[in-house]
Amino acid sequence: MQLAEAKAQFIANWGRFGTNWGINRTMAQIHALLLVSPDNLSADEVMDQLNISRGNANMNLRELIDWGLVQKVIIPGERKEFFTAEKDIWKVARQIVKERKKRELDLMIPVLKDLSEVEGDRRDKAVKTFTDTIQNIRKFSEQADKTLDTMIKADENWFWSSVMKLFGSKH
Amino acid sequence: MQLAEAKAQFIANWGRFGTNWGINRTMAQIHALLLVSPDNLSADEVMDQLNISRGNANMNLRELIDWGLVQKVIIPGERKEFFTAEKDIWKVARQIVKERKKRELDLMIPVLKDLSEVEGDRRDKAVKTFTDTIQNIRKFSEQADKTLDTMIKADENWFWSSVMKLFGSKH
DNA sequence: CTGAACTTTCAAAAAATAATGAAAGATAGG
DNA sequence: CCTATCTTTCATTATTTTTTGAAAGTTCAG
Repeated sequence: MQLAEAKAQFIANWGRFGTNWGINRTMAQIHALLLVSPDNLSADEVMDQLNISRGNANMNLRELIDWGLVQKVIIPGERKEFFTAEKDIWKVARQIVKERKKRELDLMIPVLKDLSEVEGDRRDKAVKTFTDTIQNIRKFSEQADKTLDTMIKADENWFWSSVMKLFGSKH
Repeated sequence: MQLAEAKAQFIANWGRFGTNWGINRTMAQIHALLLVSPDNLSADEVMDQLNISRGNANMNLRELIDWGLVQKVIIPGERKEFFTAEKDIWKVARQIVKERKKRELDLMIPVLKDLSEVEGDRRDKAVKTFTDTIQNIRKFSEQADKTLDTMIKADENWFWSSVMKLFGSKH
C-alpha cells in the first residue's frame, strides 16, 4: 500500500471509531490527519486535505484544543496559525481519560449522591431496589474515580509494567 | 426526594450519559428503567413508563439483548414476554467492555497491521512519521487488548483489590 | 489609521440518526 | 384451523447533529 492510501484509510478508520466515543467524525479525522503529519498544518491545509469547509475546520480544531489533544503553534513572522497533535498515544489516551472523567464521572458522582437520599420505606421493594442499585453504582463509580486518577498521573512504563505484573500473578 | 422523581432523574441522567458512549438515549433509558425496577417489565410497561412507541421499545430492547445487558424472561402461562437487566454494575461494566472490545478494538487491530505495512522509503519524513505513529498505536492497542481480556475474566474482588494494591505501592 | 490576511461566528441547509405506528408475522389456546 | 394476543418490521416522519459559507471580527505591517 502506498502512503497516500494508507493515510486515507487511517483517517477514515479513526473517524469511524471516533463516533463510538462521543467524538464526531470530522473531529476524529482532523486528529488522525495531524497524528500522521510530520509538519504542523494550517487551517487551509486541513480544509484541503479533508475536503471540509472553513467553519467546520475551525470549530473542530477548537474542540480538539479544548480536549487538550491539539495545540496551536504560532510561527514568528507568519500570519497563519498552525496546528499540531501530541503523537505519543499513551499521552493521548491519558488526556482523553482525564477529559472524559471531568465531563462524565465527575458530573455523575454528585447526581448519584443526591439520588441515594431518596425518601421512602426500605421495606417497599421498589425503594429497596432503587437504593440498592444506586448504591452499587456509587461504589463502582468511586472505585473507578480513584483508579482513573491513578492512571492519569501514571507514566507509561510504570503503568503497563504494574498492570502486567498484575496479570502474571494470576495467570 | 420521592421515589418517582428520583427514578425519573436517574433515567434522564443515564440516558444523557449513554449518548457519550455510542449508545442512544432511549436504549440507555430503557436500561436505567430496568436497572431500578424490582420486577421484570413487559414491553407495554416500558412503553408506558418512558412514553415511547411500540416499535422503538422493541428495537431498543433487542439491541440491549444483543449487548448482553438485558434478558428476555418467559413466564409459563403468560403470552407476554418480560425483560430484566443484570443489576450488578460490575458485571454490567464487564459486559460492556467485552462487547466494545469485540466491536472496536478487535476490528481496529487488523487494520493497524495492514497500515503498518505501507511501502516507501523510511528516510522520507512523511513515511517515517506515519509508520512511527501507527506502530505506537499498535503497541498501545495490543497492550490494551491484553489488559481488557484480563478485566473481562476477572471477578470484582480480585480486580479491585489488585488495582488498589497497585496504587498502594506507588502512593 | 488602512487594508490585506487571516480567524471566528452563526443562521440556514444538509445529512445522519432515531421514533412512529400501521401492517404483517408469529404463536398458542381452544 | 381460527382467532385473539402479542411481537416484529419498515416506510415515513420527526428530531438531532453536523456542515456550510458568507459576513463580521481581529490583527498587524506599512
